[in-house]
Amino acid sequence: MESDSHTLPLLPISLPYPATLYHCLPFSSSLLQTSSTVHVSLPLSPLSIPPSPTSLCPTSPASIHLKTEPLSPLLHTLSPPLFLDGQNSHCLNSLTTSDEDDLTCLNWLHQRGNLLPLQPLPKTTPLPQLEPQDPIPTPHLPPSPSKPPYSFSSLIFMAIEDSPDKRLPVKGIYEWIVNSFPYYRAAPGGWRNSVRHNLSLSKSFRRIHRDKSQLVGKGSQWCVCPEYRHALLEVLRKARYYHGTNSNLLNNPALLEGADYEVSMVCDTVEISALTLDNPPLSSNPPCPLTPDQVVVNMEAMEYEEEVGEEMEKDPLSDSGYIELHYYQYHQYQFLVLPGDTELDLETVEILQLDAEAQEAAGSLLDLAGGGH
DNA sequence: CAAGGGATAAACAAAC
DNA sequence: TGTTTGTTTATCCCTT
Repeated sequence: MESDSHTLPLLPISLPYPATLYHCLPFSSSLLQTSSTVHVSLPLSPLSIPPSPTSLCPTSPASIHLKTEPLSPLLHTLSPPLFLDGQNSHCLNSLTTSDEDDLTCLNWLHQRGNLLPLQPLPKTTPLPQLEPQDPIPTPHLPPSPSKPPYSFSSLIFMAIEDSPDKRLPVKGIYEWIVNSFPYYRAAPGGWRNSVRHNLSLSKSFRRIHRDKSQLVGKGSQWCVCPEYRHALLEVLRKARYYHGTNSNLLNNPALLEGADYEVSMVCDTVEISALTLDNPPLSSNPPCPLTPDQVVVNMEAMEYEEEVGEEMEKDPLSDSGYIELHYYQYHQYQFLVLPGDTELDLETVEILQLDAEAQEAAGSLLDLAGGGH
């Protein structure tokens, strides 16, 4: 999960949103779908399918197709075929399943290192509607990143959920947090203790004993207990609501479908929160993809049944080809964060189901695409 | 005001 | 032996 120093492009646009996103959530789109995010799909032709997730990095000639609904009549006309680099053309409607799988692989998010902090654009493009006499905002990194508004449980949850196997060792959790929230890079080491404390104490997380033959390094891996995934999602959702998402943009019920996604393992009987009871998940729990020698360790010393071998169910949102765009506010300006560089073909952007303010913002985007590129 | 949750610190043991 | 990991306890603060 090392950074390859890709710089996330931030397009400075004047969004009328009052919302402030402290940090761009680094985990994959499957977790949340909230009002302050715009979901995009990256339909790529087979020719353009990157050989590795890294190729979905900002330099990829991927087309961006904002995928919300319903489509605004005004913007509906702005979906020309994509010819981005003069060589690879991309058809919006030629997705295959494998394409979607590739496109939903957001591992490049982990490799950009500097994606998450509220960092300035390496190159910023002022909005056309900015007053000429107005000084172009040159946002700069605050002296020190603010503490993320997420509890340690949420951080751990995000880290684990963002891992390919939905499990991480403690060290991996540390790394994810540090890479995702630079606040912890400079923070005193006590937070690591808190992470371990949370892992041990919280019923939401479970330790997986590794196969003896696979023991490399210290410690075990940790996963999210499916019974508590809904509750964790809910907490995360609330955190995002209270800390910067207040629009009614994408209140997509698909999120709940995503919340039904259970990962990694079958847990034994545990206390089920009210939130979980609202979404009883266990009857169709996919088995844990543990190896036969791996043992699920119950923190309460209960014995767990090993469920091995079947393919892990995929997150329906992951399969949808959605990824998230985020915006945040810095001073009086807000910035849209795109998973591509500023050379992204914004002409292909379709903004759907946005409220009036969002459509205004979308118009700014399109103006920007038309005027600045 | 009390209860609960979360953050933090610390001590300790076990594993590496 | 030092570091990392995992567990437990305690305390404080904030929110409800």
